[in-house]
Amino acid sequence: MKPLNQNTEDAVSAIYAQLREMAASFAFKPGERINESALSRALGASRTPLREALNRLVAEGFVDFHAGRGFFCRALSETRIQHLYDARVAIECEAVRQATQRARPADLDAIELALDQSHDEYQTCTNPIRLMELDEAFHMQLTALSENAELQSLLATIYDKIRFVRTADLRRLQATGRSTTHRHKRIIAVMRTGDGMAASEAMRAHIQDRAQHAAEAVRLAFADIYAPKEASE
Amino acid sequence: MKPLNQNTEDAVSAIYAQLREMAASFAFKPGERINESALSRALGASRTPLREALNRLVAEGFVDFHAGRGFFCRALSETRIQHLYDARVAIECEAVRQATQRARPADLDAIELALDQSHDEYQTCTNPIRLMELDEAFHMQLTALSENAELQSLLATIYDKIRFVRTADLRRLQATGRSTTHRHKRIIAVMRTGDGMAASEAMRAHIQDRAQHAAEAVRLAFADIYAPKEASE
DNA sequence: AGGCACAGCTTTGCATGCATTGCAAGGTTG
DNA sequence: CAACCTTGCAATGCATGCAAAGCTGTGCCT
Repeated sequence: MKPLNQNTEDAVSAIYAQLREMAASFAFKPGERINESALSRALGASRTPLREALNRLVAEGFVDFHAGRGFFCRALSETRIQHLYDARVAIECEAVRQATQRARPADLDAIELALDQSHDEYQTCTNPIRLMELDEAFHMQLTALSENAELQSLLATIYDKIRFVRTADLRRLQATGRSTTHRHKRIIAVMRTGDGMAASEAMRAHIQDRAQHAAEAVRLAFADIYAPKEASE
Repeated sequence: MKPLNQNTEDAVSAIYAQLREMAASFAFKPGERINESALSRALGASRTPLREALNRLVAEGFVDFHAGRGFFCRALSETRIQHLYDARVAIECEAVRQATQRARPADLDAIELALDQSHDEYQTCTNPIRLMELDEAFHMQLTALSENAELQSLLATIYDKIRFVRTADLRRLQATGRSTTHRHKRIIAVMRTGDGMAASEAMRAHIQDRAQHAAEAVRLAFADIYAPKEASE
């Protein structure tokens, strides 16, 4: 059995990956119309594969599509951010509950080791993007222990949507000299007791704590960088 | 002010809606390759809008795309069904928790009334599709009380994916002469106490009870209707 | 007999083009 | 002067066509 040409990525998938990264890093202004011709030129492809990729983003909620008018970057209202954080709570709490039942001590050791190893970098890191990657890695690793591909992919999509917000939040958190490492270690500790419910509640408290701050961070960040016309939707 | 042409649905959205319905009702055999030319002819459109719609389904996980080989109906392994049910638990439990806090008594009255009104139809209905619609309506109404659009859309996608399985399950449930109405009413009753945690646990128990039976139902249904080549993925 | 290679046919991948529609600027009228 | 209509441009919507890649069936070789 040959590996086929899995390596020869097709244009649509390549464009999709680029667009998703652009969307996650807010290369498009919220509410802004996306010009297909210009974007296809910028990406070195034609409009057909670009539109196919954009339709994937529509299904994922990164982009809105209005018949006859085209594609628009989806605005992130404060309400929607709250909804996304609640969805995140739903998925991560269930994932950690499952993970508590499934995970072997060695799995938890591995995650805790990763936390310890990144702790120094966490303290000294000045790049908020990297900060966010470290934080996100913990949550994704933990969710992976649930061994549920659906939960993992749902969570990955949510993280892509709130990444901008979380970056702003973590930047402010670090500015206060604190880190999330010890909070993460506490969650692992609860998981070791084998009480899935308690672990789930610990995760809930952790995320909702950040949601509070994120709501404030986004207000500042939005004012700073963009002027999102409060989408009437 | 004209209504614009919001009513004039564009071809891509129309095709997408049809495809999603076809996918939910398993008009494509699991693992089967989707022939673009034939399908576009059948739908009365050309391949371009069809491919755009298919790319939305790719993002939602209904369809797999392999570069150079085309689109394939995604197979539903037993493992994946379990994962989807767990994802459903995650979302519905959080939604019911939020709903318990938000919902006014009148909201719960409305849902309970709908349950009572459909109870007779539930008992006498012989169409499993209709049976499933009634059951699904309750869960979606309840989730809507969370007032979280993200949770609602995630749940709708999951329901579309497991609809076939649930239809088989509910058919068998009804054959035993029982219904889910009283289970649903019990969940509402717990919500009235205002204890979100308890309501969440009641919902969890309800779904996981059905998940047990669904796993068995799918084994039978798969054997009956399709011969899904256990996708090596 | 089994497997490999090649040829042809089918299907996908994507660029292009044209019709249609939205959008905006300028002109006209009350 | 403001509101409405008109007209031109630009961008979308989608069908089509061609090149490239996959699939299949046949015949040859081992």
